[in-house]
Amino acid sequence: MSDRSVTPGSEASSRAHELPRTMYTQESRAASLQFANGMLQDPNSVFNKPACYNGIATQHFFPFSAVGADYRHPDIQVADLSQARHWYPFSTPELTGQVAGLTTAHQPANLSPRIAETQDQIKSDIKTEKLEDEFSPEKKSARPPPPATMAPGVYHSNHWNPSFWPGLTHAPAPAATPVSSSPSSHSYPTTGVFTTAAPQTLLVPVQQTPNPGSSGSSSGAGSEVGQSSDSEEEENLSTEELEQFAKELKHKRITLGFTQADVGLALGNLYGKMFSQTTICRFEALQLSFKNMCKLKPLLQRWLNEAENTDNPQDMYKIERVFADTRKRKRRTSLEVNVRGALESYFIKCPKPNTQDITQIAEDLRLEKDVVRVWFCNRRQKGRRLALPFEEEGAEGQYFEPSPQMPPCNGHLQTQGYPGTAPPHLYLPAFHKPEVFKQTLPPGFPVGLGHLTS
DNA sequence: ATGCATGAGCA
DNA sequence: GCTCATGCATA
Repeated sequence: MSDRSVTPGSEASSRAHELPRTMYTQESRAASLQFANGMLQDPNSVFNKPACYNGIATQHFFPFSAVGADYRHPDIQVADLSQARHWYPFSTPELTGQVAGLTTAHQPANLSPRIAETQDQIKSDIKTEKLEDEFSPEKKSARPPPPATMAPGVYHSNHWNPSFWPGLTHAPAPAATPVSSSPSSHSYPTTGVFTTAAPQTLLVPVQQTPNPGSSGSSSGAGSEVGQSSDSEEEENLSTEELEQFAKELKHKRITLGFTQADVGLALGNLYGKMFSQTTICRFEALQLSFKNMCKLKPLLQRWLNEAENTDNPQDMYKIERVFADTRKRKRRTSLEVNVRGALESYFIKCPKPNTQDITQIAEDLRLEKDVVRVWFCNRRQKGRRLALPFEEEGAEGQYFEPSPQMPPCNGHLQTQGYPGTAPPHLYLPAFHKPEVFKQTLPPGFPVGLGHLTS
């Protein structure tokens, strides 16, 4: 059971990112730091200030790079299941409380080192209560532009561009998308606390106050992200617009010296809903669903406006050190190279295995069923995401030809017979780029798919 | 930057 | 049980 998965540290690092190393390290490195108990991602990302970015490595989406590069040395496998099991559904209340209290004001040192380093401003980093209104629940509610959520219009699927994420024919979200549940889906009880109720001390240089809520400078651009009116882009976002905006965002962000994490945090400060470096990263890389892109764009647009117009960019990143909820999550499973290859193989045969299939696969690969299930879920999601909306890169075309159309799962994974259940419709949509298959089986892929292999 | 995980919402 | 949005953890 354990021999198949390895714990984090054991993975060999043999990734080949296309992105310029410099850039890559700068952001992600910092992004990996975490607080002792908070588990907050990239809290210190601020330390890294992109010195100079001339060439905004517009990272295009290369199907294989990522996936393929993901295979790591098979030999380095350290089964460490003992740890893998250690995780708790919930965090300790006390901790949460503490964390909550740990906001900017309390640890200024860690908050904006970057500025300090590069702009000698840290000293004058005045912490004011400025955004109070932004955070105090009461006020928040009263606030005109309920930022956290997107206006229904945001999701207008009508604007869905077929050319965008080709396979994503999904969710022609009804004009009036359930905003309620939409973006804020993640307000975990614990998390929410921080974003809204936490001490709102922000590093806000007095005068600046780009406070968006208060018709800040950019407000004009689009303050009411959430509210209906907010005319703005969401309405007619086209693939091109998004693509361009993403690039613009990245470019300017970097130019202004912000990390993706900064932006994510800033959004929290500005609009009440923060995002992780991951999300910002994916946005810039256009790796989110069209709908999601549309949803986030206005927020980022606003942030960008603020960031550009503000005198002191530092203001923009008054970091509200929001601590992620402290719930323990299952330790991340790190699958062996060959195991992954096997999963890919299965995926090709059947991207949507049923419970039995999953059980079977889990047995074969000696993995937990849940791990297998999640893997498939993520794999499918990835497939959708990587629909490669923005071709051009010219790199993909050659990789794969007509994706090996997948035969119905039934025939393949089934070991003792399918329950006659509706044959899972082929998953891989036409849009699915070779990416999926290219890296299917690593070179020395040993795994014996045995019976599952037709 | 991305793999694995979580959780809300839905069918 | 899936999709979707999102993020922690890690390469």
